[in-house]
Amino acid sequence: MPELPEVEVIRRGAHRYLVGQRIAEVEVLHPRSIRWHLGGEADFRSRLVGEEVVGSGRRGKYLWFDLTGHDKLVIHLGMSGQLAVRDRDRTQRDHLRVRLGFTESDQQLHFIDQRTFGGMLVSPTVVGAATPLAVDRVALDPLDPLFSPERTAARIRISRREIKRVLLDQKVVSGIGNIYADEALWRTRLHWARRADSLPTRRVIALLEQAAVVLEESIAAGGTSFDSLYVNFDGVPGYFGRELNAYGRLGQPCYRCGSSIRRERFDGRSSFRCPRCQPSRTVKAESG
DNA sequence: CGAGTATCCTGTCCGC
DNA sequence: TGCGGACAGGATACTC
Repeated sequence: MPELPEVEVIRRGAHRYLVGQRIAEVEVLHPRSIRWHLGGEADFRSRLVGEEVVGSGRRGKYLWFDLTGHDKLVIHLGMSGQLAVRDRDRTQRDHLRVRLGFTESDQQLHFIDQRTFGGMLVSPTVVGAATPLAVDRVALDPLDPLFSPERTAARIRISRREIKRVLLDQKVVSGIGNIYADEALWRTRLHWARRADSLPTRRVIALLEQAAVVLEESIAAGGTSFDSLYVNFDGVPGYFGRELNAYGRLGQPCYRCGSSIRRERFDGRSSFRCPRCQPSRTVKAESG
């Protein structure tokens, strides 16, 4: 579910609450939610208890909280993960999977995850490195200060795969999921099935630049919420859904040309595009 | 390396 | 009202 903007909105909210808190207790209510923590539940707990949260970070769809030592608490929200601060004596358990209590607070951090595709782990960090080891194989995302559209475009253009598949490959560029892939493709008038190696460099760079723009605009709007599975840290939905041009707009007019937006099956999921603006082959010589 | 497929889960919605 | 199937923001692990 959550892509980069939703993860970033949640990180910012959680950062405000968590920094300065010292972890006093950790309860894992569903073992699957820490399956990526190879040391198991006891190790997960012991690495967290006593640690103070001193900062936070994010790469792509992974977020983490910096701890006093060399470890970081890494979280991936999967399709349905949420973070929230709730009273420790709350009785309603809905899909509560993990909760953290703090030394000087009656509130707890709750990791809620209906489908349990997400998870948490404690990951060591190499001294001097900005990111925990657990995410070191994740590519830079388009909003990272070190991200280079030129370098990533060069990497993309050696692939024979469809452009959307490459855009969704977190080892090539991270943070982009199904929604924002469709949005970036719409903005650059590209068909999702275009082979990456058939695209001129400038079009791939434009695609990455538009991806960065749409991600930033979505963050500013609080992310995209289709249902209650995505809300920000304070339980408030994002309203970027109103600004989507392609995703979810089956049968509705393209805002650029009026054609009816299509939905197509690709890689087991839905892709939305404008049949006129995003044809399978370039119709005529493009201007510019 | 990459294409294709299956899998992990729970819930909602739609058609019959 | 019930039931089966499709579908949902993601990632990984297989086979070939």
